[in-house]
Amino acid sequence: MVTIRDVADAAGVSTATVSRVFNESARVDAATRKRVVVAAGRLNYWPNGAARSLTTSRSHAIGVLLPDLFGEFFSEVIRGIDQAARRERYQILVSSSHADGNELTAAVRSMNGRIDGLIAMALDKRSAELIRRFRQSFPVVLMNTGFRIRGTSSVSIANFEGAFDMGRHLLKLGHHRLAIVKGPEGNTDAEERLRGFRKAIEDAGRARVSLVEVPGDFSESSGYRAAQTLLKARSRPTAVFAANDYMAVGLMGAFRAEGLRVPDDIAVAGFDDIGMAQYLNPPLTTVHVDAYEEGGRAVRLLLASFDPSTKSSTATEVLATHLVIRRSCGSRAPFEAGVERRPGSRARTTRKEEVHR
Amino acid sequence: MVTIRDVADAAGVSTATVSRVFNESARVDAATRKRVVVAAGRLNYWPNGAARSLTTSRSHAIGVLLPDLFGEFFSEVIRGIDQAARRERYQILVSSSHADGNELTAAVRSMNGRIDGLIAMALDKRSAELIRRFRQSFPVVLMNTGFRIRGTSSVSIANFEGAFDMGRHLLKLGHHRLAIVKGPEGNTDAEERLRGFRKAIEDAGRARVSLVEVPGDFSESSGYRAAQTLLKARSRPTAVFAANDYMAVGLMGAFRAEGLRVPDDIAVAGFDDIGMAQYLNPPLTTVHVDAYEEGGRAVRLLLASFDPSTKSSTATEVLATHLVIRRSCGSRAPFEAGVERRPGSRARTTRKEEVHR
DNA sequence: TTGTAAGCGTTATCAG
DNA sequence: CTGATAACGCTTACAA
Repeated sequence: MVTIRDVADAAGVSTATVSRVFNESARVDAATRKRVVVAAGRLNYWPNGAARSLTTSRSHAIGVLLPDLFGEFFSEVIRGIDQAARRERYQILVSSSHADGNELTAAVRSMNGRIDGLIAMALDKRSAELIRRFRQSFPVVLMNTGFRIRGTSSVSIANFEGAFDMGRHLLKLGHHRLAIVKGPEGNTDAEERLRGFRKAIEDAGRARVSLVEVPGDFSESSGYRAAQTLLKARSRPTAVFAANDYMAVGLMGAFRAEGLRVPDDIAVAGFDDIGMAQYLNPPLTTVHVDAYEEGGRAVRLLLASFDPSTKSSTATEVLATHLVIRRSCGSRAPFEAGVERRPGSRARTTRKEEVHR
Repeated sequence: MVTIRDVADAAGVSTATVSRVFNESARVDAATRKRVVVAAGRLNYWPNGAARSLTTSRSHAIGVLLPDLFGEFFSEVIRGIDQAARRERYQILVSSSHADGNELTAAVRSMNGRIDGLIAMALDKRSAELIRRFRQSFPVVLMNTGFRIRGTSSVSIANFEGAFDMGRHLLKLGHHRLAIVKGPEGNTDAEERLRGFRKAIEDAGRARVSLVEVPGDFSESSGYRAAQTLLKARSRPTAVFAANDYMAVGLMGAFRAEGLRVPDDIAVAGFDDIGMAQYLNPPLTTVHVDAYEEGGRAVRLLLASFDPSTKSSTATEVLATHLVIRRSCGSRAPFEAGVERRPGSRARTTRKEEVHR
């Protein structure tokens, strides 16, 4: 391994000077700098990150705690995180799938000293206490968690509003017998979507509308199974809202396999608006979520919390969602792909800032 | 920040002893250990990773260089990498989207000292020289790169064979006018799939079969556009092979929008077998690839290269692919979802091991 | 503008 | 079984 010492020797300067050249931290004579740069280039030297973070106590890396789930939504979030982080020259250390609190603790602990802050995603309430503890070691930003922590920023999605809008939409289309395929237990996005959908129905007056709730876990196959369950019931719903697009695809696959036509025989709606949604057959009516943007925001909030001048300010951002009406629910939406987006009526991106002390 | 010193003082022992307790590196008296554990617990101490890797010159982390592309395939690969790494208590430092060689170099350099090895994915040939240079700093495993580097393990997919099988399948179904939607320029997977498909057609005797090649970039929308291009041509193909499933979805969306039925009016096939493929309408005939498994293999190869006893051995693994015949090409495949998989005829997972010296 | 040297939090060697 | 102490590679006062 070639160290700063080697470069210093080769260039005939002290290690301090080499360091200054690489950090542009102080003026260095042009000629000296040149010697250093040349020597470093020849030796193929680059500063050791671990040593650097030990002295500066800054790692220029952020940790990302992902949920067990995967698929396009999370892949988009990571992309957003990665891009935003790279722009500020930060690296990202990711860790996913934590079976329980112990694994989660282990994962975060092992990041100790390697990250300047943490983005924690889609944790359930039981993890709140753990996160609160981590917070003493470094700043944290919460993403899609149901809980908030005082002094900690968070980003999330207007799940409730999006699902509410979808409920209203389906009701407006004249559906009375509705069903929802729920997401995984303990998942906040899933719970909020359920709440929002229920609310739309309650508001419509329960007597006139029925709602069947079927379990799901955000996977296509769980959507497929949910459809089978629904078809077994004596009175089949006329519209099914899946708590995410993957399950909606599973639903549509199952209905088609049973010879039902979507939307003529049964309407299907999803949530997330994954890239494929507009190309499905039929194109999927869903709730648009900007996952990429959400990832970027999480990074920006985290970086802001590193900055001493804004350190004590905390923000709670809720990203707007909006209905995207396509053909899977049978409304007369435009036929062409790629032109159907329209702003939703209620959900607005929201930012609440609090300054402590 | 609480350090090993604090714990040592609190427990009335030396830092060496605390270190021994945390590393289980040497026998420590049960009572002493207890004192240390209690003190550490009370202070909420955990070793600093940077300091640790500085002394041990091991970071217990692996770097992952991702391509600009995204979507389910890569998200699956990462999942596979993450799981395998976590099993061995390794962390992963990811970096994606490198516009050019300079960005790539910068990304890898900044990992210096923070990773024990690197998984480099889907790089084009121009990056081969860069990687060769990195190799002097730490072991590298190549994933889905066209090139090989002596002394470096690699994992890839039987793209050629998969596409060849698909070509044969379409020909066997009686198609004479074929089209392929290609993947991004410089992408090896895309190039191999093109080669394999061409080969199947050449083998069939060029005179009888025509092949139109349309550009694409692995995105749904590029598939959509490709379909529009194809439909403008005077003699429309009877079957279109998309170099990945996302583009196949775009194709199907476009054909349906134009009032064509798949597969009755035109057959569509894909590559990758993403989770959704079997639930699409119609279910997509495609080539199955185990992305998750590929990620895991890359990790295992990398970890093997850390082990001094196997250090000098190098493996080249090619993961088998196999045709998954569903309904988008009109063959009489089973109607039910989830039961259609069958092993391909040619592609076999392959492992070539070389021991140097 | 440059060099000296202390120190960042660990681990590992060597005595005891 | 335990403790001193010298690294590890770098940054950063402080001096020159």
